[in-house]
Amino acid sequence: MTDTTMRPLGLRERKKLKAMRHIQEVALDLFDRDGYAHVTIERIAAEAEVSPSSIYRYFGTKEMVVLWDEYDPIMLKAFDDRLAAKDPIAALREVLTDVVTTAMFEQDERIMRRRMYYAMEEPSIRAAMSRQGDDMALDLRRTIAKHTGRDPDGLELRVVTAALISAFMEALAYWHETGFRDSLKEIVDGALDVIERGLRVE
Amino acid sequence: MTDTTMRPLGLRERKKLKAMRHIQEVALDLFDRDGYAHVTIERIAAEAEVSPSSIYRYFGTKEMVVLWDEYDPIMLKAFDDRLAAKDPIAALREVLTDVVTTAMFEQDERIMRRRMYYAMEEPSIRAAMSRQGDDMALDLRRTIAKHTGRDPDGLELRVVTAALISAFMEALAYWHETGFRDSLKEIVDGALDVIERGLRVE
DNA sequence: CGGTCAACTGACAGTGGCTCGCAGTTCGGC
DNA sequence: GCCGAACTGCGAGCCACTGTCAGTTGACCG
Repeated sequence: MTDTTMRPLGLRERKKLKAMRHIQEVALDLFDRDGYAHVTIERIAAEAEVSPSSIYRYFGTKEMVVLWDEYDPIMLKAFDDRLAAKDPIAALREVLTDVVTTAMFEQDERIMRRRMYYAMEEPSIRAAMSRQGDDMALDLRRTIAKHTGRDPDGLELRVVTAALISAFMEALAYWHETGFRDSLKEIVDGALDVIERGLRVE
Repeated sequence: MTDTTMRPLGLRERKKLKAMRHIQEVALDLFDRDGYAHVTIERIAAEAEVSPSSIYRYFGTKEMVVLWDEYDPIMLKAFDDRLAAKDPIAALREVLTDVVTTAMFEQDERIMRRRMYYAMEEPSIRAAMSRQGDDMALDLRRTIAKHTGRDPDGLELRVVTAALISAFMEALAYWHETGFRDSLKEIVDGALDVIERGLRVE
């Protein structure tokens, strides 16, 4: 489990965060210019004036340079907070709509959309995102289990959690595919409706 | 789209299939002995008495050496056939339970389980499987759209399809995690029940 | 405020997955 | 049998990623 405490953030951590944001933006510029596959980590490092080693230490993999953001732990905490008062689905709906659509965009929506492009179009990045989704699903299951006393590894909770997350992913994909026409909040709400009410395809 | 015709299979294709099965089995042996990460393609090639180039030509990536099998096109065709008479969910349930649990095991269940182990425990392989799932979801959506006249890229069909596939994946994960104790058919049936009836976690 | 230690950074060498082009071989149809 | 197409092995090369080590910098404590 990663550290989720909210202490004021020392100079070291602030520098690191600033560097990561800078590297990500530089990388996106290069990707837009030359295509994801044609840009090497070495080149990103040179352009961002850090060493390649640092990029790997910060992000771990090339895909995570695109996928990384600061919201996952925030979302999980927001979910945990709401679970005390609400049932899991209502809580997750709130987090996914309200929290995500506000927190995610308060910084820079344009960067968000550019990242989304690669997350959808570049197969290796999409795969990495699925993996992130798996991790998130595990955290979610554990959190729900903690609050309701259910078995975190039981079949039912597994299926429910996976369905909710994949619905969210499909909402993102749909949002991107339709050129960000509708508001993400409405799409996510619609997607959650579909699975919540059960499947009817007649 | 790949070729799904069922013509008798020439000598060339039979040789290739036999080689692929052989390489996969040799690779699984080496993985079991030394661990997935510690076995190089070069070593698999030497052990299986083919060139590394051939392995890449056959499987494309190292992960696909584990994931590859001959059933995906069969499943899709079985699904397409059933869709004429049944509604999509019933058809998919039949394919996933009957067809999969019989066709998948008629060849060699032990190999199936060994592959499952790596598909679940090795993160890179799990990621590749998610990607396969995405492809399958696209095919499924197109097939359903063809039979029902729905929009293959609409939000609702996207969510339904993704939920069904992720339920199947979770069933596989659960099956593996519980040591293959229960029959896969029953688990898959149970997982499909959960999403079909809609989500209730109270 | 100065010293100490832990954490971070950059440089470097190495591994191996994967690609590409080429020359030789083998199967399939006429 | 014979021709063209598909397949195979070989070799060179790219680059994502890892581990190590020496040097530096922020954090903490007296």
